[in-house]
Amino acid sequence: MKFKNITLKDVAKEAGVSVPTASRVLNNEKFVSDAVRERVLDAARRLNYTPEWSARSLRLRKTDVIGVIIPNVADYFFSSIVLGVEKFFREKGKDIILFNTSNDERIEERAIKLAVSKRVEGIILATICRNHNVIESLVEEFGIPLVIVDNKIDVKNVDFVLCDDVNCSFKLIEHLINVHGYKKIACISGPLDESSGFDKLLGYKKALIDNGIPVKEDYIKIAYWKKSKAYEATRELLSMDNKPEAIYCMNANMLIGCLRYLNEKGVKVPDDVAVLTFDDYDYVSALNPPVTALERIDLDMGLKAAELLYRRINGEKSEYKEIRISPELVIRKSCGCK
Amino acid sequence: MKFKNITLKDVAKEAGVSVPTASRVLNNEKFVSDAVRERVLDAARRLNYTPEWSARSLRLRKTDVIGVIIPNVADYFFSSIVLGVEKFFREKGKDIILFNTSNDERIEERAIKLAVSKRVEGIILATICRNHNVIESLVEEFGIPLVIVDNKIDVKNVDFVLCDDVNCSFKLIEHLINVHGYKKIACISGPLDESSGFDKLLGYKKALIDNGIPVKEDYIKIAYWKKSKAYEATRELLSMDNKPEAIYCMNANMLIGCLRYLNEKGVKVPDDVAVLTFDDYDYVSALNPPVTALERIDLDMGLKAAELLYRRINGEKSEYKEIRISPELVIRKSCGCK
DNA sequence: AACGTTATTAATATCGTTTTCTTAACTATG
DNA sequence: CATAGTTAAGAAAACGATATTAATAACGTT
Repeated sequence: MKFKNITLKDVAKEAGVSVPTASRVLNNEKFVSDAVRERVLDAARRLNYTPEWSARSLRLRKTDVIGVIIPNVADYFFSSIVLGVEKFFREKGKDIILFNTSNDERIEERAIKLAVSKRVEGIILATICRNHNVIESLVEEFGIPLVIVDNKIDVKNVDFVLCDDVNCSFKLIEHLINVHGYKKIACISGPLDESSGFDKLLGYKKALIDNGIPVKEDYIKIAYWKKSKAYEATRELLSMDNKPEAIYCMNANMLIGCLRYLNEKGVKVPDDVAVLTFDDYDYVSALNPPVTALERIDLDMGLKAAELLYRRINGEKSEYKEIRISPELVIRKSCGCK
Repeated sequence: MKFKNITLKDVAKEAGVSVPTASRVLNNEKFVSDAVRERVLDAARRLNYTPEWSARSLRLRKTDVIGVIIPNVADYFFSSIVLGVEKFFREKGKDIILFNTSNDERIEERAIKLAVSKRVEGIILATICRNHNVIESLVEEFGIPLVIVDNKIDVKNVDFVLCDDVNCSFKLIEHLINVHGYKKIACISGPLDESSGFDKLLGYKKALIDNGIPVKEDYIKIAYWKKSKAYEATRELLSMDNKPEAIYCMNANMLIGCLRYLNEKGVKVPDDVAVLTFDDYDYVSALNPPVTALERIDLDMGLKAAELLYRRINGEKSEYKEIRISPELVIRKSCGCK
C-alpha cells in the first residue's frame, strides 16, 4: 500500500544528474543547461515527485506556516477572519494552523507558546488575554511577527487591526437619538476589560452625553458576549419600571439572546422596543423585522491582518500600525425606520 | 533580537552528556540513570529548549499534522466541524492545518494533493467533488487515512460520518402531514449530485408518497444551498396559483434567503405559510417565529470524524465504517405548532 | 580471577533537502 | 595563444533530531 517516497535522489538518478543539480532545477535557479533542466523536470514529473517539506524546512529554517489563534472557530466573527487569512496565505503558498482557545486565557497562552515552538513564521491572534507578559516576552525573544485583531492591548512591537468601536457605537446611538428621538436607550455590553467592549461602551456614553442625555447605569448590562446572559439582561431591562425604548446589543450573539426573550414574551420590535446590533451577519437581515446594524468587517479584518503580517514576515521594518476599520450604518426596520 | 535557537546539542553540552542521551531523556526512554536524567532536564529547562519539529519529522517520518478540508470556514456548519476536530486533536498533540475550498472542485482537488504532499497524517474532508478519481488514487497510493463528512461518495477504503438525511427529511415532512394536515408542501433543495441534497429530497418524497400525497415537481426548487437562489425560489413558490402551505428549507442558508423574501413581502409565518429548516443554529431559535428544525449535529460530526481518523492513524484495520447521525426534531412555532 | 550479563553512555549513520566549495569546460579578450 | 571570466555540474557539508550499533562500567557467578 504505502510505497517508498520518491526523493530528490531518485529524481536525480532518473535524470542522470547529481542531487544538487536536481535541487537547482526544481528551485528555478540559474546555471543549469536547458537540456538538464528538461531532463530533471521530466524525471520529476514521471516519478511524481513531491518534496519532503520537513527536510526543506530544516535546511531553510523556514516553515511556510502561519499560526491563527482565536477564541472560537464556530463563532461567525472569528471564522470569517480565518477565512480571510486562509485565502490570503494559501495564495502565497503558506499553510495556516489553527488554535482554538475556547475563551480560556491559559489555553491561549499555551497556544501562543506552542505556535512559537512550532516555528510558525507569524501569528494572527484574537486575544482575550489580560496578562500580556507572555505575549510581550515571546515577541521580544523570538522576534516572530504578530498581528492582533479585534482587541487593543498594551503590547509593543505588534500590529493591530481593530474596529473603530467608539465611533461606530456613537453612530448607532446617535441614529436612535437624532432620527427617532429616543432618550431611554439601554445597552447589552461586552466585558469592559476588553477594548472591544470598553470602547463600544465609551461610544454609547459619548453619544448620550453629547446629546444632553444623562447616562443611566441601570441601562447598562454586561453580558460578556454571551447569549444566555443577554437573555437574562433583556429580562431585567424589560422588568424595570422605567423600561428602555431601545436596546443596543454590542454583538450578534447577544442579539440572539435578546431576541429570544423578546419573541418568547411577544414583545414587538420596534413598536414596544427598538433593537440594534453591532455586527451584521447574514441572518440579521433575515430576522423579522430585519435588524439595524453596522456593515460586516470581519472578512476585511482577516484580509488586512494577513496583509500586514505578510509584509512583516518579508522583513518590513516600518512603524507598528494600528488600523481601524470604520463600517457604515446599515439601517433596517428594527430601529423604527421605514 | 532573534537569538540562535537552542538545540539538543546545546542541552547535551550543558548537561555534560552526549546528544543521543539527551534525546533519550527528553523522549522518556529507559536506560538512563536518574542523575543524568535530572541533569538533562535541568539543562533543557535552563536553556529554554524547544525541539526543532522539522528535524524530528524528518527523522521520524511523521508530522503530527492533520489536514481539514472544507468548502467554507465561515459557514456555521463547517466551522463547527472544525471546532470539534481541533479540540480532539489538540489534546492528542496534533496540529490541524486548514484548507478552504470555496466550493470549488478544482481547489478541493488541489487541497487534497497539497495536504498529501505535506505529509499530513490524516485528512478530514467535506467534499463537493464529483470527480472521485483524485481521492481514490491518493488513498490507494499513499495510504493516508481519510474520513469524509457530510457527503457520501463512491470511494473505497474511507470512513464516512454522515447525517441520516433520508429519515430526517422524512421526519420533518411527516410532522407537517400528520400533525398539521398539510398536503401542499414545497421544498427548497440542495443540489442532487451531492448525497446530502439527494437523500434529503428522497426523504421528502418518501414522506409524501407514504402518506398518499402525489409529488408535485413544481414544488421542488433546487437552490444549491445558496441564500440568493432560495430567495428567488421562494418568490416563485409564492407566485404560483396553487401556493404551498409549507416550505421546507434543506439548510440554514436557504432558510435565510427564504425568510428574507417572506419578511420583505410581509408574508406571515406560519399563518400564511409554514416554514421548516433542516439545520438548527443559534439564531434559528431567535427568529420570529422560532423555526422548527432538527437538532444540531455538526459538533458531534466533527468529533466523531476526528475519533475515527485518530484510530486509523494509530493503525486500526477494521472494516471501513459509515456512521449515520440521526438528530431528533426540535419543534418550534414556524410549523404552526403551539 | 575470568567471564558473561546487564545497565548506561557514546559514536555514528540517517532522514531529504539546500548551500557552500570545487572543478571542468567553455567564451571572450587582448 | 595565453589568460581571465563565466557557466555548468558534482562532492561534501550542514540543518537538528533519533535509531542503530558499539563501547564501557558495574556486577554477579563459577
